[in-house]
Amino acid sequence: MENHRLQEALDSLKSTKVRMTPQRHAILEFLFNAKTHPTADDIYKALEGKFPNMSVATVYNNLRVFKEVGLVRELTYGDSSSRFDSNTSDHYHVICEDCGKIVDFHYPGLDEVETLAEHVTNFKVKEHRMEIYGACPECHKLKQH
Amino acid sequence: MENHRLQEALDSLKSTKVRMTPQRHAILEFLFNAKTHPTADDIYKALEGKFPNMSVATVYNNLRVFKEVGLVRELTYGDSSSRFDSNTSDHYHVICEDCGKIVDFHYPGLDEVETLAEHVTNFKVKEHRMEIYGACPECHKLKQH
DNA sequence: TATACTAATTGTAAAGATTATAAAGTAAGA
DNA sequence: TCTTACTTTATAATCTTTACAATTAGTATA
Ligand SMILES: [Mn+2]
Ligand SMILES: [Mn+2]
Ligand SMILES: [Zn+2]
Ligand SMILES: [Zn+2]
Repeated sequence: MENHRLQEALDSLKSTKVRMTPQRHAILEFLFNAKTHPTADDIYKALEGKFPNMSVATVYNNLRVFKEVGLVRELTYGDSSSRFDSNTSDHYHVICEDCGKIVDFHYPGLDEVETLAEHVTNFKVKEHRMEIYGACPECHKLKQH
Repeated sequence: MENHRLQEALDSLKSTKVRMTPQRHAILEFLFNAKTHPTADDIYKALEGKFPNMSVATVYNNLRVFKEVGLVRELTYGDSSSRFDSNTSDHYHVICEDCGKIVDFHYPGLDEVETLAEHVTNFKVKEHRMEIYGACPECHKLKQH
C-alpha cells in the first residue's frame, strides 16, 4: 500500500541518470515509511545495522539527490539539525516546543498573503513557509501537574 | 528619535539584575540602530574597531541575554547563521533567495490558522512563524537580462 | 559474460556556527 | 573603598554539514 509511493519514487529515479544502490534504496525506503520527520543522523543510525560500513556522507549525499529531484523536502528548524519529509505535497507543521514532536497540518489559504507581500514589497514571490509552535497534548497535560 | 527605543531597552535591563558594560551597550545600540537583520558575526565585525579585544563569545552571551528579556528576536533560517531583530513587534519577513535581503512585512491575520491548528491537533498553540521567499526587485530585474 | 565508463560510497579531514570552560576583569551596591 | 557576583576574554570543544581523494560498484555496451 505505502510501497506504491516508494515504487513511484524508484521509477522516477530510474528515469534519470541516478543509479540505484543498496544504500540509496534503503535510505529512500526508510524515508518513505517514516511516520516522523527524521534527521540525517536518525537515518544513519536506523540503517547502521543493515549497513555497518555506510558513511554519514552517503546519507547526506543521497538526501541532496532526493531533494534535487523533488522526492523529499528539507525542514530547517533553527537549532540543531535539518529534518526530512518524504511528503512533498503542500502541508504545514505543528511543532511541540517541549518534546520536539512534529505533526502534519493541512490548511488551504495563505495565497493571499503571498499576493499582498508581492504588492507591498515588489518582490517576485515564489513560496512561503509557516510553522505553528506550542505544546502537544501529552506535554501540555504534564505541565498541569 | 530612535534612541527612545534604545533608552527603554536600557531601562528595562537596569530594572533587572543585568549589569551594563561598554560591550553590552554597544551591541544593544548597534542592534537598535540596524536597518538590516544582522548575524552575530555582523555585530562582531561591526564593533571590532571600537572593541579590538572583544570576544565573539561576548556577542553570543549578550544576544542570549537580550533574547531572554525579550529585547531581541532570533531569526533562524535553515542554512548558515541566525539573524537578530530588535523589532519584537509582530511582523513577518520577505526574503530574497538570491541576495539574502530581508524585508519586514506586516500582515494582520493568521490568528485563525492558530485556532484551527489547535482544534485539529489538540496542541496548546503558543505562536507561529511565517516567511515569504522570492526574488527582490533588484535581483529579479537582473534575471530578465 | 566481460569490458569500460562513470557515478557512488567510504573514510577522513575541514569548515562553520555555536557553546563550554576557567581565569581575569569589572559593575554596582554596601 | 570593599566586596561580590556578574561579565569578559581566550581558547578548546562540540555539532552539523561539506569537501576531497581513493576505492568500489552500477549499468550500458560489445
Ligand atoms: Mn510533514
Ligand atoms: Mn524584522
Ligand atoms: Zn510534546
Ligand atoms: Zn535580492
